[in-house]
Amino acid sequence: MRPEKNSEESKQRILDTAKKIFAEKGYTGARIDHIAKEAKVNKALIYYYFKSKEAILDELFSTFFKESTAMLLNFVNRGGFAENPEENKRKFEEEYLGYLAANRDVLKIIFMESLTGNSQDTPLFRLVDIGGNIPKEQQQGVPQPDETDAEKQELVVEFFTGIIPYISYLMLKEKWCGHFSMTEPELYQAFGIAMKETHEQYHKNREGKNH
Amino acid sequence: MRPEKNSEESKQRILDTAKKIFAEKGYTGARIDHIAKEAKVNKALIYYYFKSKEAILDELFSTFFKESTAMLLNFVNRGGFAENPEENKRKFEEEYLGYLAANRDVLKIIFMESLTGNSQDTPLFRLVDIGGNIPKEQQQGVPQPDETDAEKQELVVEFFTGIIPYISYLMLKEKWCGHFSMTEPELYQAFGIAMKETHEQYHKNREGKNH
Amino acid sequence: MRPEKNSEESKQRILDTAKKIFAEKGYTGARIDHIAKEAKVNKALIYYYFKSKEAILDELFSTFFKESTAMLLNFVNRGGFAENPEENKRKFEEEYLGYLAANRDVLKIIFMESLTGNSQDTPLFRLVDIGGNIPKEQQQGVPQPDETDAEKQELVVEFFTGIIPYISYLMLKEKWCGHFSMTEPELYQAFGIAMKETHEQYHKNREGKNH
Amino acid sequence: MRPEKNSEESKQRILDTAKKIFAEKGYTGARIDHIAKEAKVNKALIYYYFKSKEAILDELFSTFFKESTAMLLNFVNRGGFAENPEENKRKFEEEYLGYLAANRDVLKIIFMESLTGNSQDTPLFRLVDIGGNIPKEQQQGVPQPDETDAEKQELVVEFFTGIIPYISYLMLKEKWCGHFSMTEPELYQAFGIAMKETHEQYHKNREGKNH
DNA sequence: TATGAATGAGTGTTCATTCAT
DNA sequence: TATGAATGAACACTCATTCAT
Repeated sequence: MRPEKNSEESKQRILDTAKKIFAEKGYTGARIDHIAKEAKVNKALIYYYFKSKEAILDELFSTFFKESTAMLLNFVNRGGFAENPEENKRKFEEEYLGYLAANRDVLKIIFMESLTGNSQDTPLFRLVDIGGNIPKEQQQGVPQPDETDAEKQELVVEFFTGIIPYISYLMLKEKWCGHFSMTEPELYQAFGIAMKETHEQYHKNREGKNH
Repeated sequence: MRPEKNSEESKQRILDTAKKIFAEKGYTGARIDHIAKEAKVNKALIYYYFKSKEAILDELFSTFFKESTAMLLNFVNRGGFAENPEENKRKFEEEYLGYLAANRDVLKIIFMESLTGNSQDTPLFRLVDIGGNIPKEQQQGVPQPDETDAEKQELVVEFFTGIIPYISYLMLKEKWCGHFSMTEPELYQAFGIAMKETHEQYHKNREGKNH
Repeated sequence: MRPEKNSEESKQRILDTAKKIFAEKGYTGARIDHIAKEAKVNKALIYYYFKSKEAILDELFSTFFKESTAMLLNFVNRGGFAENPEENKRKFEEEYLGYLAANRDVLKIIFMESLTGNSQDTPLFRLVDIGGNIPKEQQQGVPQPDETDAEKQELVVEFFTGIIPYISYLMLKEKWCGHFSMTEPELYQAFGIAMKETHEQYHKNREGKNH
Repeated sequence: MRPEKNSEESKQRILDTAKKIFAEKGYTGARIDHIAKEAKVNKALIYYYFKSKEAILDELFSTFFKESTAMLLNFVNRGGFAENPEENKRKFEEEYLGYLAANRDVLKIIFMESLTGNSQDTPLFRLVDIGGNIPKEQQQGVPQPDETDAEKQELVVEFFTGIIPYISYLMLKEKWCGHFSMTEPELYQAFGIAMKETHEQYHKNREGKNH
């Protein structure tokens, strides 16, 4: 078996290239021709693997959300924050935020698609359940319809002052550094401080109150 | 006899409709036909007023930034924070944030265009100079190349934990309310609390240190 | 007003060319590019006038059926067969069969589309009501659901031994003449005799019985 | 071990499926993918057995005409109408019309292909020699160039008022019954009467004259 | 100012066909 | 015999833009 032209490899190359180009130009702005060329496959081959342009997007999204959920579930099953919460939380965040960082292109696409009226749902909100309030007790990924006001408040804080800034940071860091003459490590540090002095402050205050 | 029809009015209607549709579908996703139809003008008339699709976008942006800047300059000229800073700051924020809220469609377009690689510059960053750190001494809108680290840090905080959450709130509020069963006033209040307990906390702490 | 590039003219040219090419290649086999080229219009112009390829077909059909029906109605209103039936019938047939002959391309398309499973309905059958049994008293174009067996029998005779042979003759005459070394007038005469000795015989016998 | 699979069976399945789908959608409208799927064979296997899409059509046609001719020749060899003509004729017609009925799909394809300008020849006319005037003396399938006018007239009658109605009946019977609320046996009987009172009338009259 | 008509260059998608195994 | 992967050439349809009036 020569590793020359492999089936799954082609499909993956299409998926990877599409991810990159969707992130660069937006879903609407991305061109199948361009994806084919950059992935070094025949344009028709894309339609051999995917029903349509949108089907590529769907697969990108579903893979991302599947992995995200799996990651979280795996963590919860490993014990969650039951014991050694401090340590575990840092470990999880490291893992999860790292995963998000590695998937900034998908996040960018998700963000853009959430802004346009094209998609019915707002895929961005699906992140709330995963990254937002970490499970107290094995909560479902689906938004509880009967959440208390306090829980709603927490969702809002988590999303708008935690998730959104982080994703924005991931999406814009290169452009920021180019524009404001900073190196990526510098920005990384500055952003870390920013979060510590704003969003994390909120968590600390909450903990204080709860004790 | 007057020149037949409503000359300037047509142009404005085109601009308004384009703004709305660009915000809905994204610049790439928006169609000139669609804009013409919704603005109730002939498609060719759009090309009488604007050189190209991109020229509409440009005018939208430049108008927005001109107004933003004018607003700020006007405020500075009125005395800025020199006296009665507390009061003045609230007044300014009220005004300025109100202006942003009224222009959420343009903000949405700016945000989207800042994410795609299409535009050379990142129009979103131009907001930093206006809304971020209010002028110490009549600073230019252009990023100072020799800003100190402390200033850079402040920019980062202001942008990622102040501007970005606010704009995101403006862009997503309807979808959020639809998805999480909240009313807009509820979300407005929750978001206000969120900002108070995170971003504003940072300002309070800074003030404390500076005294 | 120069007669150069006229709106309605272009549309008509598209329609005429499409009719010709649909008849030659079949609806599926016809190519929009080909139609555009032969009609000497830009391909996009076709979509300026017609929503889709199918819309062209629809207009072709509806025009034909509208005209057919109008012709019949007009004839009925002019007195039908009330007086001087012999004479009137010949006049009508001359007119109507002439109209069909002039529209052999549409008939060909109708026939082909009636054979493929593509179209839900069978446009060919719509001819039955018009050309088949000529109105006794202002009958509706729609097939009566409660027709007697005798009427059904008549429909069958009219369609399969009257309409079908005539349409087939119209559709195949050139090919027949080329293949069997006949001139068109020769075939015309032979076909006339054929109909006289078969289909018309039936009518004569019926008349005889009814008296 | 046998050569793996059902070799000839696959080919036949392809042929049968192609016949069905060509008849349903027309040759141009039929898709190789569709045929492959419905025949439950790999698309490439079709190209193992057939040089091209058209080659399938060719095989379908040539098989049909070979069988038709064989049937006729066989009949002639068995004595033709020499003795007991009445009886023999009925037997032959029963057999032959039955064969046509069993091959209505091929007939449909032949009809459609005869209408489009795609095929050079008009396969439909090849039926004339077989089903039309039964051989006086072992005539060739090719049209005699020096046929008398009387013979030409007979061909015309036979084709346009005999073959065409019968084939049309075969092609349209389901649709007719669906549209005009008749059962197939009802239509069968009505069509039989129609032919008796038109086409067969012609033969009777001819016989009368010849005696 | 305003418009109906027209167009070149795409744009996602499909098709018959071939290749490598 | 059989197949999954791959491809060039269409294919219907769209888009921003221009022209003539």
